[in-house]
Formats: sequence, C-alpha cells, structure tokens
Amino acid sequence: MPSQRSIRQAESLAEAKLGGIPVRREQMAAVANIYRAASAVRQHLENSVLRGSDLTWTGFVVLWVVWVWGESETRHVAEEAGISKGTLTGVARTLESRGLLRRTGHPSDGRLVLLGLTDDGEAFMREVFPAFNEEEAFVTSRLSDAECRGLADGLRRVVQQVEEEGEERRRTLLNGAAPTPRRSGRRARG
Amino acid sequence: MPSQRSIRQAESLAEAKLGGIPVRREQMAAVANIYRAASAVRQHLENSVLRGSDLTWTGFVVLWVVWVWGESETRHVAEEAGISKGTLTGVARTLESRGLLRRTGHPSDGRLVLLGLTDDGEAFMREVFPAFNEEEAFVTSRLSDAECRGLADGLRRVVQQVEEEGEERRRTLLNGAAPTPRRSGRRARG
DNA sequence: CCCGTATGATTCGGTGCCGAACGACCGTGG
DNA sequence: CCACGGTCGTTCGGCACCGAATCATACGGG
Repeated sequence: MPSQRSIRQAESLAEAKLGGIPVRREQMAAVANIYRAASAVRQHLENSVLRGSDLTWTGFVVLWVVWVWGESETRHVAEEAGISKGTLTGVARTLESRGLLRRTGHPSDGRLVLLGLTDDGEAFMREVFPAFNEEEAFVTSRLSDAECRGLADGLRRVVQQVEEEGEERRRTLLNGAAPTPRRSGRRARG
Repeated sequence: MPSQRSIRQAESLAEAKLGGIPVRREQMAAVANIYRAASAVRQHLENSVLRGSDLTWTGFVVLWVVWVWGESETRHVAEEAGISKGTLTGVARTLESRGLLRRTGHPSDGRLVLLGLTDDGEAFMREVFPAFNEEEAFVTSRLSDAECRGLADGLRRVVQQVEEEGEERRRTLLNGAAPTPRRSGRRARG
C-alpha cells in the first residue's frame, strides 16, 4: 500500500530517467490515480458484496444496466457497460445460466436480441444494489458530498474528452499508417 | 456518446427503482465515473501509443514500474502495478519473450526473482514513455494543472480509504461467515 | 542434521476482454 | 425476386486476471 508516496516518488524518478525531457506531472499523476482508484474500488466491491453472490464486477455492471434501463438491445447494453459486444455475449451467457438474465429475439427485427432481467434478477438487484451502494459510500467516505461531485465532474470531463476527440486524435497520431492489427484476434478463414 | 446524460438519468432511474430507499447519489456517481474514466483512458492509450508496439496496458505498466524503480522483486512489482502475483508471472513471461524484460534469481535468497529491463527495454521506454505521457496530457486536456492535482488528490483519498480500511471493512461485513470461495480457481489435488 | 513453519514464485481452473472475421438478417434498387 | 451493401450478434484466437493450491527455498529450534 505504498500508493501515496510511491506515485510521487515515481514522478521524480521518471523525470530523472528522462534526463531533462519535461514530464507532464499533474497529468501523469491524474491518470495513474484514476487507474489505481478504479482497481482498488473494483477489488473491494468484488470481495465484499459481489463475492457472496459469485458475481464479477462486469457481471454486476451488466445486470445493473439492464435493471436501470429496462429490457434493451445488446449493443446498447455493451456501450453502457463499457465492454465490447463480443465480451457481452459471454457475460450474458454466464448471467443467463445463473437465471438472472433473459434473452429475447426482437419481434420485428430478427438481427436484434433483447436482454432483460428475470424475476430472480429483479429480486437480486433489489437486494444487492443497496449493499453495493453502501460500499460505494464506504470507498468515498473520505470525501464530502461536494468533493464527490467535484471528483465526478473532473472524471466526466476526461471521459468526454476521449469520447469526443479520441478517435480523431488516434487518426492523427497514426497519420495514415496502417492501424497495426492486434496480435490476437480471429484470423481469416482459409 | 451517452456518458454524461445517461449517468445522471441512471441515478434517477435507480432511485425510482428502489422506491423510496435513499441512494447515495454523489458517491454512486463518483464511483461510476472512476471506472468509466479508467476504461476510456486505458482504451485510448492502448489504441494509440501501445497498439503499435503490440503491448497491452498491463504489460506497459509492468515495464514502467521496473523502469522507474529499477530491478525489483516480483512481489513489489505486482503490488506497484496493481495486479496479482499470479498475473505478473504470465505478463512477465510475455515481456521476456519480447526481449524487453529480464528475470534473474536473487543471489542470496533462492526464493526471490528479480525483474529488470533489458537494453532493448530501456531503449523502448525512453522512446515510448514521452508519447504515453503526451496522451495522458491529451485525455486530461479539459482540466487545468490545478484541477488535475485536485482530481489526483481526491482519487488518492479513495485509494487510501480502501487500502487502510478495506480489509477490516470486509471482515466486518462477512462477520465470521465463510468467505465464500471463488467459483473459479485451482482445486485441491485429489 | 532434520523438522516445522514462514515466505517466495509458479501453476492452473474459470472467466473476462478485445477486435477481426463471420453469418443471419435488414432494406433498397434493379 | 434477387443481388447487395449495411447492421446486428456471435465466434474465436490470444492474452489478462484472480486466487487457492502447490512447489521451492529459508530459517529457527530440537
């Protein structure tokens, strides 16, 4: 749990390593802490409220999205849950096998699949969400309500920046260069 | 992109769903945005600077830790990188096979393994870190330096809360109950 | 020297996770 | 009716990821 000190130390060390090249320290610290906090929060929630139900963080998020938004098309659920369509297929399969989620074909458009909670799923969320929210309050308990709002606001601006300008930025960086296919991934048949 | 609006809507929807049970909205929004921002940032960095080198986020973080801290024992690297020892074994193997990382037995304690960068690894970091840092600046470009500091500070307090009181908290929540083994995981030989 | 305990790293089952390829289906235009 | 380009969800290769079991080494006390 060196967190605090070590990040600051690391900043200096990195700067020294680069020998004169300036480092955007505030930005580096912000990004490092975003990721660190996300891991810590996820880990705490998985090992407190989710562990007992044998649900992963992602599984819970998917349930939460469907619970809150009601029966939805899978692409919207994936978008909202922050995972790829391919991942959602697997997660949904898992949740379905646990009897919490139900998949239905769209009545008029045969390409679409709708995800909805089963009665068990509804009951589950009614029971577990309050406990989840309680732990959200626990992890943020060193911040006032106003500070939480400020934090959320800053993070929201980061998300907006990436969502609104990220794609353009990545195009610029590659600048026409081949987008370098991933090492993993499905190969063309043949 | 729904991000902004949808989180706020979701708060109301969740509250309605619960029918009167109060929701800690600020805390919920803060946690939701932490995770959302972490995903967005990771995705942007993987698809901009890391993709070309065929490195994953985690792989880069491990390299970064070893680069900044110098040759280190694996448990410290895992801790600092925010991954489990088991995961580190695999990631280190991958990085070693790419010729960026080197593993050495500890001279006096045969249980320990030291991780260090190869010359290629050093050169790689000298070249790629500036680009990485540049993108860290990009994703936070809607925040002033002071706002970055404030953001990092708030996140640091979240991390500290979990690190310093999380374990105790989880014990309290379970309250003696069996810690519910994970569904996955290695089974006893039998 | 040998045991027992402590402390490392590694193995491994099960799942998550991405993104390209793919197949099912839609709608429009010939 | 039948191409045909567009839009879905699914498949799948390869890696990440956790955590309990396991293996390997260290060290103190008989």
